[in-house]
Amino acid sequence: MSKQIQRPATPAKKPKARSRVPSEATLNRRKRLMETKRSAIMEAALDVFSRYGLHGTSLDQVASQADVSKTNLLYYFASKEDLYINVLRQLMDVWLSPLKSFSVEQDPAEAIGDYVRVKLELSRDHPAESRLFCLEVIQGAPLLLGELQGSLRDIVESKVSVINAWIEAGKLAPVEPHHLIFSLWAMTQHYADFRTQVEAVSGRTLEDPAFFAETLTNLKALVLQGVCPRS
Amino acid sequence: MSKQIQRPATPAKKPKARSRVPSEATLNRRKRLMETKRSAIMEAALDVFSRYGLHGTSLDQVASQADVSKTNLLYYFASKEDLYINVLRQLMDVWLSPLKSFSVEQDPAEAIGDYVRVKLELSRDHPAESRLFCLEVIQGAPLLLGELQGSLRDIVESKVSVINAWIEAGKLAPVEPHHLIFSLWAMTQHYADFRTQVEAVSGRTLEDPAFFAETLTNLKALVLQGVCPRS
DNA sequence: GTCTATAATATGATAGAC
DNA sequence: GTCTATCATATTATAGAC
Repeated sequence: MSKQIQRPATPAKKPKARSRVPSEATLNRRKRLMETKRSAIMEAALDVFSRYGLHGTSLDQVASQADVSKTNLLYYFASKEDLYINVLRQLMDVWLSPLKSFSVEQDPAEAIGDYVRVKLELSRDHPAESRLFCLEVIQGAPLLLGELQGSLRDIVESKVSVINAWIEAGKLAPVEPHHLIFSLWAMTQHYADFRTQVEAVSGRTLEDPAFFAETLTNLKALVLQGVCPRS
Repeated sequence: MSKQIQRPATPAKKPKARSRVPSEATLNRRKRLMETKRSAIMEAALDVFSRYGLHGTSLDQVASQADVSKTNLLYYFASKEDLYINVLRQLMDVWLSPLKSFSVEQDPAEAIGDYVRVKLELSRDHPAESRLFCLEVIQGAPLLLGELQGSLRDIVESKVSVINAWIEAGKLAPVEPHHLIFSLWAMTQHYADFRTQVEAVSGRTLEDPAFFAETLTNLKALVLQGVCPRS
């Protein structure tokens, strides 16, 4: 019954050792390849999730866009939700950082102008992140609510103080800081989330450098000067 | 084989007539009831679709929220997509109207201020419409693209002319009208679509009359005056 | 017009060979 | 690690009684 007896009694020492005990270099290479694949899957997932949402997206869609099989995808991520959560978590890093930069020492007009530029660049270069964040918040942010009420709120409050300090110093018109921040977010993210509408109406997108420049100039002018002519 | 011969030869004239031939009043009542039910289903559908999207929503969800059975729902609407399309179509009527109002004769500051107010009222009173429109556009507006490129674009172009006329008359600072319109949309719709975030960060919503008033004042000030102090 | 099955399908997830 | 079945389930939609 057993076929072990057929095997030569002398154990092969040298030739087989390589395949049984991979070198450290091989292990590292494998690890790198796995990381690359994980990233590819997450990138594809971000793109599809950001259009159709968690439920509107099938694993087959993500898998085919990432050029892996569905089963293989499920080797890298325990479940669809697990994949979604990983994508969201990575997204938040990109999302929370730009606001951190502005501080009391800066010139308010310059700080706000820079912020508009950075956020508009995000809309141009990371539209999927913008859309996915939007989708998640529209649903009531089931997975991000904690972070919105925690980290985000904290950052916003600290910037509210900065803006209030500017106002008290007479460097800024008395606008309630929360609304200013909401408006900056809204105006800039609009060009990513409503890209289809912007393109349908104006025929242009942020990928067109001239349109990007024009948009940036106009948003800055709007926020800083408003539409009423200065005397 | 035929049972007709079993029937009494004398046809019942008066007593049975009522149940066989419903009066016109009865028919109207039925029609009204059906219309009411259709509306209830569409209202429920709008609410659920606007959170979870077409694919994220199940007919069971809609049916239970509308207090009808799923089978009954499918008596009123041929399919889930049919229901979705009906909801979208009705939505667009609400959505396209406010922009139509402003014209060259008006004072620009007043016209723009009024528009902000009306749009903010929409965000407060019809948040589901705002969310569903957002979801649809994020996906690339598969069902609305025609309308965006057609009716919407036409209306926008006519308003672009109005704004340009104001600028030429020196009544408005030289802002590119498309960007002004996009910004007005973005700033006002933000309070509906990102309500969760607004509430998480500020602890308030448009349903609070004080917050609504504060928001309106600040958005108007922002668009009309900007944040740089006037000398 | 409303109900109770039930068909038909899509899709998330697992088992087990290699 | 990656593949080929395959299971399990959710959900759209229909058939047919009442």
